[in-house]
Amino acid sequence: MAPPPAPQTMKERILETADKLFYLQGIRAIGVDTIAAEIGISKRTLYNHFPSKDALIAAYLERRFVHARPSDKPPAEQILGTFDSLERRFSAKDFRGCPFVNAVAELGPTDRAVKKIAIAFKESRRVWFRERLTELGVAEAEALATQLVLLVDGSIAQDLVRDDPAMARAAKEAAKVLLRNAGVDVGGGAAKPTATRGKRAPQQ
Amino acid sequence: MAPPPAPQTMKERILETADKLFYLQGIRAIGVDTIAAEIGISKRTLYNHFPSKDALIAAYLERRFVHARPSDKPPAEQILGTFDSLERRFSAKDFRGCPFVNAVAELGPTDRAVKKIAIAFKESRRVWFRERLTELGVAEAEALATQLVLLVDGSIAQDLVRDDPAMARAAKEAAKVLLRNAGVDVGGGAAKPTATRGKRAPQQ
DNA sequence: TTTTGGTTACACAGACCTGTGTAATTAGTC
DNA sequence: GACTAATTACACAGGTCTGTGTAACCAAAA
Repeated sequence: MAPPPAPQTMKERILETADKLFYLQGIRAIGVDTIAAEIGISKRTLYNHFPSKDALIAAYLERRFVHARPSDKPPAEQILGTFDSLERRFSAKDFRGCPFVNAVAELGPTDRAVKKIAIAFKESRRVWFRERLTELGVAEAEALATQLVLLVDGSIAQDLVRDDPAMARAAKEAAKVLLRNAGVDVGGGAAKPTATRGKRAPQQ
Repeated sequence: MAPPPAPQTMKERILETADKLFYLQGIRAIGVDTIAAEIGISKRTLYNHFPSKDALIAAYLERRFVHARPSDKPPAEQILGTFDSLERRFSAKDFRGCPFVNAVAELGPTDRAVKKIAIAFKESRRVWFRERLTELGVAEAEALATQLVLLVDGSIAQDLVRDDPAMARAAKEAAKVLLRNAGVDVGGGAAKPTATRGKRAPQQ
C-alpha cells in the first residue's frame, strides 16, 4: 500500500534541508556549509546540484509555492477554513511567518528574483479568495478578496512577533464580519442587506 | 522663528544614518564601516559611541518606537486617519515595511532583545486602537483593536512585497465595515444595531 | 576489467564582517 | 601656552562567507 521508501534524489534532500534551515533560521543566517553538514554531504556535492546560493534560494522559494488543493466543501467553509489552518500552523512551534515576506525583508529591495516570486505567491492567494467569493455570488469579490488577504498576512505578521495563535482566531472573526457584510451566510448571525450585497450565487 | 540649526550630537548623527541604512537596506546588509563612511567619520568614533553593532541596532529600534501624538480629533476619525497616513507612507518610495517586523524576520527567533521591543511596539499600537474604541463606547474594544491591528500589519506586509498603496485603502474599507458593525458611525452607511453594539460613550 | 559519474576530503582564494590597538591630530578650555 | 577630550588614520586579529580546484574514492554499468 504505502509507496516504496521514496528513493529521494540528492537534489531533493538538499532542498528539503535548505528549506528547514532557511525558513527556521533565516536565509542570511544559514551558510551553504551548514546545509551540507546537516545532510552529511560535502559542500562540493551541493555546488554540483546548484550553481550558487542564489539558485538554491530561488529553488527553496519555488518549492514553498504550493498551490491550494481543490476542495468540494462549500466556498464559505473553505474561506473560513483558511484561518483555522492558520491557527494550527501558528500553534506549531516551527512556524516562523511567511517565507516569502521574510525573504523580501531579509534580502532587501534589490533582489528582483525573490520579489517576483513573492508577488506571484501573494497574488495567487488573492485570486484563490476571489474565486471562492465569486462562487458565492459576491459582487465585490475583488475588493473583498484583497481585504481577506490583509487579514491573513496581518495575522501572520502579528504571530511572527507575538507567537500568539489567537491572532488567527481574531482574523477569522473579522473575516466573518466582512463576509456577512457582503451578504454571505456564515452562520451565527443573519446576513444584513446592504447596497453592496451580492446576488444569490448564479454560478455554473 | 526657526530654531537654530540644531547642533546635532555625534550620537544622533550616527543614529540617523544607521536608521536610514538599516531600514532601507536591511540590518544584516549594512556593516558598521558603511555607516561610518556614509557620515564621513572613522569606524573608531562610531565604536566610541556604541559598544557594539547590537547596541546600535537596539538604539535604532528604540528610536523608531515613536509614540502616537495626542489628537483632539474625534476618535473614529483618528482611527481611520491611521490608514490614510499609512497610504501616504506606502506612496513614499522610501517605505520598506515595518522596521520591527523586518528586524525580527532578519535577526531570527534567537535575538530576544529585538523581539522584546518588537512586541512592545505592536502592543502599543493595539492599545492605542483600544483606547480610541473605548472612547467611542465600543463594547468589544479589545477584540476589535486586535482586528484593526491585523489590517494595519496586513497592509504593510502586502505593500512590502507588492508596492501597492491601494492596500492601505483596502484596509481602510475593511476597517470601516468592522467599525460600523460595532455600532460606530463612520459615515456613508447607517450603523446597524447588533448584539455586540456598544452603549453610548459614558467615559469620563 | 575498464570506464564512467557522482561523491568526498581538503585546501584555498577573495571578500566581507566585527571589534581593537595605537599614535597622531585637532579643537576647545583653562 | 598647556591641558583635555574627541576624533582620525590605519593596521590587524579573528571570524564568516561563497565559490573553486584537485586528487582520491567508490559503485555500478559496459
